[in-house]
Amino acid sequence: MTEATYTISDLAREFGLTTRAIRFYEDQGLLSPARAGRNRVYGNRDRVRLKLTLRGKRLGFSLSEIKELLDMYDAAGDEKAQLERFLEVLKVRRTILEQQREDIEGALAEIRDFEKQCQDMLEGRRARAAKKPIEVLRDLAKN
Amino acid sequence: MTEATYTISDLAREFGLTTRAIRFYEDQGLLSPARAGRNRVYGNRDRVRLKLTLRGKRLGFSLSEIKELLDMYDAAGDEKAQLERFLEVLKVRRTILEQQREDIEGALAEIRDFEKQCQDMLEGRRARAAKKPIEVLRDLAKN
DNA sequence: ATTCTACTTTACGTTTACGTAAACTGGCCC
DNA sequence: GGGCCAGTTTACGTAAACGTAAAGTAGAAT
Repeated sequence: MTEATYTISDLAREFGLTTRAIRFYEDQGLLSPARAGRNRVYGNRDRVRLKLTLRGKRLGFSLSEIKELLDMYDAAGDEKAQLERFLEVLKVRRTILEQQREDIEGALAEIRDFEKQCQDMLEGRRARAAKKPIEVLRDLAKN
Repeated sequence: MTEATYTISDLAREFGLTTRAIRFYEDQGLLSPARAGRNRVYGNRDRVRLKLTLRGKRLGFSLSEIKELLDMYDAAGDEKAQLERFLEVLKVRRTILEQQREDIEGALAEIRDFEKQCQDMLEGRRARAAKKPIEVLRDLAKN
């Protein structure tokens, strides 16, 4: 079976990218397609690497981190060491993501507080003497 | 009681910022301290605005969004309308944060999968014929 | 032969929130 | 009158991930 090949536009369509993005990934060393004259010809290996690149992005890796990971496979070293290194990296990333989740939870809690304060002010507005904006500001900052 | 005043360094220390950051906020229209000659003199109003600015940042607002919100208070309009507008903005932000949280949850799920796959491969490694890196790559991309 | 489409390269632009350097000023201490 | 600290302005630099011209080429279709 002869290897499937793809043009840059094929991959762009398939993955919902612009060709510019794909060339950019090449500049960053993530892809290295063959050439037919001046034109890029992508094989299955390239497609897999692109797929993994996008997966890495979803996981919050930077392109340079993704490059490192991809390069780990090209350097034909001890496979076990590779997997262990890989697990390490994943763990670090997971920790970062968990931290981000906590940050967001905190922000959400704060925003809910804020919303509640605003609603309280809206409802109690007529009951109390009207406050000037600057005083509202102070209220909101008082926490 | 005469208003408390602060130097730029006072505020930098109090809020853990650099003076550069505080001047930058001024450039962006978030602060407008008085002057004593060339030097900036911050009053309580400035301090409150700075505090709100940092709070806004924690909530994920950009500086220009924060400026808009702060300016809402300066434009002495209908206070009720202001609060309602404010609630709107908060809701939008909350939606964004909830989306981000979901994205992160998704990434975490994916990463846990990934970790599991790697561990399976590590454990079953000796049991099966050794695979070449490129084949491992294919495995990982197969999802 | 001309037009069209897809592709190419080079290189500057964008966004956000500051960092950093340079060069200067003003006041206080001794 | 020298040093030092805190402050000032101007302005270029940084990071990430592309976007966006500009200008050209190869190959196919008409």
